[in-house]
Amino acid sequence: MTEPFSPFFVPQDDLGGLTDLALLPTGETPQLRADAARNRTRLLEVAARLAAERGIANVTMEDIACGAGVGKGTVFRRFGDRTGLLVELLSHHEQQLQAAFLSGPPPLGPGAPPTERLHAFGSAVIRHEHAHRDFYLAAHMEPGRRRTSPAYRFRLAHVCMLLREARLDGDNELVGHLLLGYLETVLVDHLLTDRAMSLERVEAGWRDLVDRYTGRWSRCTG
Amino acid sequence: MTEPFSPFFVPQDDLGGLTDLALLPTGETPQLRADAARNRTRLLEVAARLAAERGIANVTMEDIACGAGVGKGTVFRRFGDRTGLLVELLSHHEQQLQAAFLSGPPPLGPGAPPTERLHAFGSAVIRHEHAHRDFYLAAHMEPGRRRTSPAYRFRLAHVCMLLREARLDGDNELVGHLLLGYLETVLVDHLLTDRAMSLERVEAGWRDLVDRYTGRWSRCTG
DNA sequence: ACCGTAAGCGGACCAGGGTCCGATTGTCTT
DNA sequence: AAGACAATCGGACCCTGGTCCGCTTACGGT
Repeated sequence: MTEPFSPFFVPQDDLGGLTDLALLPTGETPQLRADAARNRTRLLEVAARLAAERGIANVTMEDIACGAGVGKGTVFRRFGDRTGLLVELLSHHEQQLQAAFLSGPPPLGPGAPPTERLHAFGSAVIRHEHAHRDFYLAAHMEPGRRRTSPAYRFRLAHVCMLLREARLDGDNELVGHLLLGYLETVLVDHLLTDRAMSLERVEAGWRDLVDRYTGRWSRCTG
Repeated sequence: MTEPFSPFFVPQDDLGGLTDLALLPTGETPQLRADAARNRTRLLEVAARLAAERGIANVTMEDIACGAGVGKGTVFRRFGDRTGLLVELLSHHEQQLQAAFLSGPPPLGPGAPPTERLHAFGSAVIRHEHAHRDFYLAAHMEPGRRRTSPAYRFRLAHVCMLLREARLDGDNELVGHLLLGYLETVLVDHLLTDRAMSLERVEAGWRDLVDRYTGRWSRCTG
């Protein structure tokens, strides 16, 4: 983690049709003062270290402030609240995912047919979130904000784009939300952990879902 | 609300295949002492009243304890935590829903073909949760517990039963979770409120989803 | 009626997230 | 270099959910 803490990549165009989705915060990082920038970095470094040591659930905001040698007010000024801090901690990983979708090799990146890309998207998200599941679970505490976060919007725009490529008609925004709902960290974790399902089974469910929405199926009886 | 606070109805059999689902708390209500029962009722009444007056989000646990003339410890002893109290507050409404599915008139209740019942199920849940959405949103604060609550399990078992009636094969438990994911209060509320979709549109999405999973479609190309 | 016991009670106490505001410090202008 | 100004800092403070434990009380048995 040499330079892990840059802001999210967010799509600048609306990726087609979903115009409202484009009100994403543009560049962010509106010129922090030197000391503020230094503190920001220190705080994230300390947070990452403490999380690695004892698990993010056992790290309080005060721990982080204290470890970085600043006051608690500074932490909340910078990140808004705990969720905001966690989201920024995850941004590094999110960017890796986003890069893979945008410009990585097929079938995840461009070049493969859209259905293949959707299949790969699901597997990638499931595995990615499972690998960092304590972070994602901690960051999802407030369910209301999930769907307005840049990361969610990015995924939605991406899925909707692939859906548009793969099928002729249909309510793509609705279907996009539905698909992302299947990939929700809490759901996948529940299936894998509490219900003891295998990763393969959950991934098979995803492929089946994608197939049912991407024109490989047709109506046969009324 | 004369006698609103009885425990959830929970299915006693596993409704087929989902054996683990049957570890539902059986009868509950294990003989409270007279004073405890009285306090329990008073607490729920006070909570309901205060929630009606100022919205559940503006009612603290101490308000409730105080309004019922008991100590805070009593509240937590009885309900475990805030979520537990909210769940019991919702149990009255949940029971109405459950009764409608189990024994109400078709197409929601028995008698209609399973696909019709699934269609009706979605509309009923969407409208029901939307009508009480502040409660459901408040109760869903802790996303990890959602899927282990009796109410969720009941809905899952019901949906799985209808799926088994409607289709020959497939991973019904997975599909059940997927379907319920679409009905999630936070998602529906986001679509209706933040994304300004119409109820009809969200319901149409549900019917489409159900149709794609209940054998009215078949694979046409590999 | 009496008693032993387990259940219930209550309010002091704690922790951790989030707010506030006077003091401080970087930065820009002249 | 000095001054003005806004951004930042920090830690005391508040709120609320949740815990603890010594005291009280209902209730079944005799």
